[in-house]
Amino acid sequence: MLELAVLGLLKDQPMHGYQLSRELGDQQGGAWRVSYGSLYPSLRRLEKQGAIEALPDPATGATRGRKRTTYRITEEGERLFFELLQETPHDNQTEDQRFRVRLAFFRYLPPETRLRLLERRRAGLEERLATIKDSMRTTREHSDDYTLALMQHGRSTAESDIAWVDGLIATERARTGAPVSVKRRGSATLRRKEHLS
Amino acid sequence: MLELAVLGLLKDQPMHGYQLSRELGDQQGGAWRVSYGSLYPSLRRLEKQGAIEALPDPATGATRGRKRTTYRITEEGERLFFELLQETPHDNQTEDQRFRVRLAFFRYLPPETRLRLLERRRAGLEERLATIKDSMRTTREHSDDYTLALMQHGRSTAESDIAWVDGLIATERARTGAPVSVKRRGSATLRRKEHLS
DNA sequence: GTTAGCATGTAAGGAGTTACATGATTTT
DNA sequence: AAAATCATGTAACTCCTTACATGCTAAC
Repeated sequence: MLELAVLGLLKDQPMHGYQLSRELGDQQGGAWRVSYGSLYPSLRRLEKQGAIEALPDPATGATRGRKRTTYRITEEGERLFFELLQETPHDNQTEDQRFRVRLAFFRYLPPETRLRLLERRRAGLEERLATIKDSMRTTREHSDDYTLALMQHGRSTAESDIAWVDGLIATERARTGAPVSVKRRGSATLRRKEHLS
Repeated sequence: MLELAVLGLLKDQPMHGYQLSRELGDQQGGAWRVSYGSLYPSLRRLEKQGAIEALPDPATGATRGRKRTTYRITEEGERLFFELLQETPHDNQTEDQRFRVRLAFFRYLPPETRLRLLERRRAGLEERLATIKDSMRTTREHSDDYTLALMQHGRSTAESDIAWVDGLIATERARTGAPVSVKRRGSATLRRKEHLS
């Protein structure tokens, strides 16, 4: 998941580790603040695989400045990116997180693939909802207030998530037929610098 | 987290591994279907620590029936349970899941502790919401539709979660003063058997 | 000149997963 | 008697975290 995020962010523009960590935190609304102990080894692995490469420092000309290493994505990295973006692991545990990361890079996918992923997500949520409803049926009478609250909240969350995904699907369908254009007006980092100046 | 769940379920009644797995799935509305490769080693560890012990098989009298091993919680296990239930790891990654597991065993905690945990949860959600809002402010102009949708959904989810927790806090406050009584009218497993008969 | 933030990294370990393997019991 | 489900377990692995360690640079 981290590798997908790194590749997706580098696809947008070259960055160094620290910056990747901040962008990722922003993108996921602080829901996933990755640790450096995870990020830097990941960058090493990706570099060894040839998915990313160190960018020469514009000042010194060396690829490994004494201070920081800026990476850019390679052709192989692009290939890997699309592979990871479409992979199907129905890991109940991290499914929500994974979907969020995927969605953040949806603009790189063709509309049909987007729709496929959205429908798959919808199905997963629907299944969860069914399980909850089933749980509520069989457990109704012998639960305490907290377990009950837990289930009701799980149910309404699942329902609202489904409604949200339905909205995304509808928007996507409306776009299909007409040529696709996802708004994209510049990069986060540059804008931020503009802000500061 | 798994150990907390196991101890909490066994506190209610003795069970074997397979049964624990199903109860846990039910309790968490299918959001966490634990794998056996994780559950059985966990039971072993807990037994070695003296937190649980194998129950003699009513048929054979042996603690290790050829078919299944039923465990019960020990005094040490009870101690461990309360320790795990109150521990504070602000692991952004699994925080939601952890809170759900905690809430499922709230009936075992005194009202003041419940309130403390609820307020802590509220603070965590509030912080997340603040991060998202901040992200939306600084990123507004240069995001694509999907990133925007992601943030808006994250925001409304956080807000509705906070409202939910507020409801739980209010209920808890209303209960305080008057003697606490959490409804609890029997066990899931027994009820299920009654159903079948 | 010292505090705060930038920037990178390593070592150890936690908490789970998948895939595999086995056999008993119940249902069709 | 075949298929489904109950029941337990191991080995290898994934993916991430915490804690620690280091040094540079900017701001006060």
